[in-house]
Amino acid sequence: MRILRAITDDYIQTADPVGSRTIARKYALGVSPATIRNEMADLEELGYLEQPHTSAGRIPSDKGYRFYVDELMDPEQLSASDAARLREEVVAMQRAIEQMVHRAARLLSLLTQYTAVVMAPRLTETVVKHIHLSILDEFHVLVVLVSEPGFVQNQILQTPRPVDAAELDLLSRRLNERLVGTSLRHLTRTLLEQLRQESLFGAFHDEFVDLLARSLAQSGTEKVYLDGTLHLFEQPEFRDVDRVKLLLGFLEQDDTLAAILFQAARRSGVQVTIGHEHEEEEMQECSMVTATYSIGGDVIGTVGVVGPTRLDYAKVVSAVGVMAESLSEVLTQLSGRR
Amino acid sequence: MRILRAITDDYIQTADPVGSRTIARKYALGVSPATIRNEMADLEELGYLEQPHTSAGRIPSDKGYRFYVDELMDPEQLSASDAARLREEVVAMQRAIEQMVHRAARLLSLLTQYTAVVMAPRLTETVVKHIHLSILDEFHVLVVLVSEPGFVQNQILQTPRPVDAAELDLLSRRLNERLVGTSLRHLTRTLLEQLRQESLFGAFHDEFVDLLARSLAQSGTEKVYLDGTLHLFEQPEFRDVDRVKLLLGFLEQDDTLAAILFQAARRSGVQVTIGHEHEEEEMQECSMVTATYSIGGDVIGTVGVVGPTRLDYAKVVSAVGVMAESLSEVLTQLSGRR
DNA sequence: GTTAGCACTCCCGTAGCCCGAGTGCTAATA
DNA sequence: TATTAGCACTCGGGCTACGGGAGTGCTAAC
Repeated sequence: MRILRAITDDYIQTADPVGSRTIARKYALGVSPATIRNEMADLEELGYLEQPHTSAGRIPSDKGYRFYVDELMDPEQLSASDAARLREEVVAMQRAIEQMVHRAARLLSLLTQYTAVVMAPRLTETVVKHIHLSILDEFHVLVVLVSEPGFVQNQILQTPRPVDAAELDLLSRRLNERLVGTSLRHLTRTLLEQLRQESLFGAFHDEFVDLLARSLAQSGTEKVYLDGTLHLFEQPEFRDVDRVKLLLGFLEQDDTLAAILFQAARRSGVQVTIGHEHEEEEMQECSMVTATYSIGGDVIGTVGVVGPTRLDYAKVVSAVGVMAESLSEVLTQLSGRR
Repeated sequence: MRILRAITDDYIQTADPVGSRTIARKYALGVSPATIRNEMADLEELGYLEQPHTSAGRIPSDKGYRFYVDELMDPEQLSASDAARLREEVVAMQRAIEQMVHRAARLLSLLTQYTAVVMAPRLTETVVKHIHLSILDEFHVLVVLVSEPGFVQNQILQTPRPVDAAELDLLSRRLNERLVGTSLRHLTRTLLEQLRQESLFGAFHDEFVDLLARSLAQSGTEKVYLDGTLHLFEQPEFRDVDRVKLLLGFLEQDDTLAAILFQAARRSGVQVTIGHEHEEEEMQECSMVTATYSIGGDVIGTVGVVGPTRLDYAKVVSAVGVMAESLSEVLTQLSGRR
């Protein structure tokens, strides 16, 4: 195990297949290269190591990395000062909440020197605070929706017939009266009921409320942000343009990436997915470290880091963990729930 | 001139230095390779062509491209159907105005097969329609600002002392009463005057309005979106990872890119900047095609395309032009000015 | 002014070669 | 029995040499 740890540590640092002599020299294990060679042969047979070719050094296999992550690595490599700095920066991000996810991604990629991935909050579960309806022209209404910790969504509705300003105003007031404390998901249902029960303004009202309800129901689509894609290029395993292209092309498909992050978010805590543990072929040369962030215990999004399987797991696991915690803290506090 | 045009066209298509025989065979100029060779030698002496090395074909120099763009190219290469499709898609983007710039970038990169760049609207000049102030917790106020064609900005203010809900409400109402038809820039001034003249609620009011004014004044920072960065990799001139890294790193610095786009926006119409015409070293292997979009004549942003100097200028110039026009049309219409 | 012919140049891809790092095995040692 | 030293063997990467091909520029003829 000490040898496996040494090999993994060294390979993570250098990206060169590591040989017995190197280990013997750099890591004071108290045994000779020959012994290490014997052990390495055993480790390979057990599936923890691989040899790119005969007479090259060994590199960890996915199984090797898995064991390293679960048992061997020293998980507290993020320095206290870095962690503190991260927390500070997250707290300082409060100026505009939508930008928080952007900034979180940027910060994470800066800190880890890998590509960062963030899934923006799913707003269907958050509590709606305020709805503002505003006329653009006679066939377009702007809907601005403010949900609990201060998220702002907006969209334009195309109305079937000219909008009456007074009616819209009245509708807006009624909506705001009722929505206090309900989730967006719940709101769309309430709206529909309202429509049936109190059809106050005739046909226009009906149609418009219906439109609004449908529009709001759709608005919960996941948004994903990438940052630090450049760091991919710094990895020797991505010296090949075609490989980067394949991976980046995959990561930039928002929906598939969202699906992956969504799946990773099913278990709480920091999650590590290594190489072929990914179902998607494009990701099988990569590892991903993710963690969920939440408001008062309700999971609302995911942050993560993507890199080669030769990832600095210790550092990244720590950084991602701290980031998710900090985000959760700030959001929870801002939302007033403690 | 016919020879220069043929060489440029061919090089744009194939990315291979083009020789006299190729021209003679593929383009029916009615002259033999030998004649073409003589002319090519002259064109090189005049600075329109370059030779990567003796016994390679010729490629256009920056000066050659410039002449091609200004005099030779056939500017109407975007098919009528493509142009129509682009217009349609822009019109269909009206659902959420902030996403328009994103989508515009995506659409442009899809259509041209190059990397697209979009600078989001500068909102300081647009007319403010509505301000909404909302309490998050006792020290945080959410400000949502809706400006003319339906742009929504929001930010969180950290107040120096606990916020009083009634005061905030009153302030909000007063603000909304006054802001009709004023630009954001004008609004910040009006606010400050208001502060001086009618200090109604004592110290809190003063401080808060001041904070709000300063915050709004800052909010006009440029936002830039990239899309289709992957297309860079498809260009043979960017087979080299280091080169891509350099360029992408440069493009992803929002502020410098914004500065370039800003500068390009100083002249109206479609603007072409070729290779060393750029001041920035990182861009000197690239060309950029930009155009401004506007609301009722007021320029509010820039769209553009970035690629190697071997750019399909005819197609890109046309696409960028149509895109800028379509955006302007839709935004102008939506804002009610005709 | 245009063209054919020809010698010359230079890049690029291929093949062959050497070197070095690393292994696995065997025999010796504690 | 575990560890170590020694040694033959392997294999990939980098270097060099080489030939082919595309293209040029020049000269002379039309």
